[in-house]
Amino acid sequence: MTISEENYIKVIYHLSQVSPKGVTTNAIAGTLDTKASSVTDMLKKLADKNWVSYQKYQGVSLTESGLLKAKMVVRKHRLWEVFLVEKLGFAWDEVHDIAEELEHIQSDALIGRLDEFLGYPSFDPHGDPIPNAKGEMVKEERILLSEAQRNHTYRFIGVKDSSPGFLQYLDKQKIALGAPIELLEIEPFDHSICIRINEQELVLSQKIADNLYVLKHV
Amino acid sequence: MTISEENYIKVIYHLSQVSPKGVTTNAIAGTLDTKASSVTDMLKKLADKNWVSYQKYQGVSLTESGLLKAKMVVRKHRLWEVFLVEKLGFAWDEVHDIAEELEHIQSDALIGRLDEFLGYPSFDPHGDPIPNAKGEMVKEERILLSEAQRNHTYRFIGVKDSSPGFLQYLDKQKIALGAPIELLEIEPFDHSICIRINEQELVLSQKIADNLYVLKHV
DNA sequence: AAAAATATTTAGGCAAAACTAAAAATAGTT
DNA sequence: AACTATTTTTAGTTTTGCCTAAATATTTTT
Ligand SMILES: [Mn+2]
Ligand SMILES: [Mn+2]
Ligand SMILES: [Mn+2]
Ligand SMILES: [Mn+2]
Repeated sequence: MTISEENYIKVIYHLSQVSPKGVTTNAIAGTLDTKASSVTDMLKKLADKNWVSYQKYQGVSLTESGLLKAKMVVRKHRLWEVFLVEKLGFAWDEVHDIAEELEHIQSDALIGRLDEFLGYPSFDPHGDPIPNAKGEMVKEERILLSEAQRNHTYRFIGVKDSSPGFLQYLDKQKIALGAPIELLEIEPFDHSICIRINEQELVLSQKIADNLYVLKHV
Repeated sequence: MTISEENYIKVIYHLSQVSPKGVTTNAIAGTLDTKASSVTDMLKKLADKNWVSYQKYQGVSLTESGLLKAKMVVRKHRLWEVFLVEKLGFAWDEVHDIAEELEHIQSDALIGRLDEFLGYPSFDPHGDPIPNAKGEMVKEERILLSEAQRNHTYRFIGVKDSSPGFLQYLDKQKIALGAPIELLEIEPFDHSICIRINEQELVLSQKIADNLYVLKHV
């Protein structure tokens, strides 16, 4: 499997989480920053190798074996992110691009030993679950903070947007993974919310609340 | 710099250690397991980018900037090897191929932090020196055990051949990096030698002695 | 239902990095 | 010095992954 094929398979996996019926050519092109015609070329190759099922004009979805391949790339990506943060001391907003390269190193022995070295982590530094060697991963009951209810308390467990800009905003506001968040008020006019976190009150815009995952219950 | 360019530059660096006047096309092709015509193609590209000085039929040598590039690839290769052995518990004969891939990850921040994490090692698991960020490295006064003198004691500090087969042979004979070796006898007929190591006497063929580096003095 | 807008595919090409086969240069030998 | 053997380069292809421009299919709007 080439690096390019791995990148395509991974993107199709991520996009199919949002739209399970079929991933469109343009969506892939947008995510990978390539042209739609290049995507069409690659989809044919991936279909030939039986990693996706593809019908002209109808989008693609991963096959059984394609899904496992995708999960293995995601596994490698997230394990390397844990390594970079936990062992090398990188901040959570610095690791994505490096992991984007490291995820393509081909060695099952390496990733197995890395997993062991890190203590078999279940989540990466952004709260995303790490598949095990079989592709299995923890599934949490999570909702967006923008969908939460007034006067309930939640736990902040993940980000939808993991761009450096957003992560740095969270650092600045001292909103860290695992923190309890009490939803005090929802402003009807602009859907901004008022929360209590770290014993302090904070106002978040809808855009922010829309990118924070919290545990559904308690 | 592409992965292929990095591999070529690194091979030219290694070969020029042995033949400093100029590295031949065939030598490069042999090491990289490609055809001489492919090498000629690449040498033109490398010359265009000013990493080698190349004249038709006269072989190549690295320029100042090519030499630094080569040392940075070697630095990454050897640091990753230390990581694989010291942190992940790989044996010294298992790490070369993985490091061959890891050496191409592009991030100065990563390699700087990895170096720090490993405690700024000076040597890799095979006894080869690790260049620092400026390209400087320790130069030891070493000779081959086959060139050593009778009734002198040396310290085993490196291997010339670092193929898995040879490393596994050394493991089997319990010949480990850092061990003192006393040269007891040299057999004139076949140049085999008798040594004392780990309080035991051992006979080594010339081929073995020809691939072991020892400290020149004491 | 037809027209317009959007999405996708096809056709034709390009650059990188490899290859084979043939030509040219260099080195070794009589 | 001339011939031979070896090394190196050139010329012409192939594959992968990308591109632009044009054609075709699908979706949305009127
Ligand atoms: Mn990637
Ligand atoms: Mn992540
Ligand atoms: Mn390499
Ligand atoms: Mn080494």
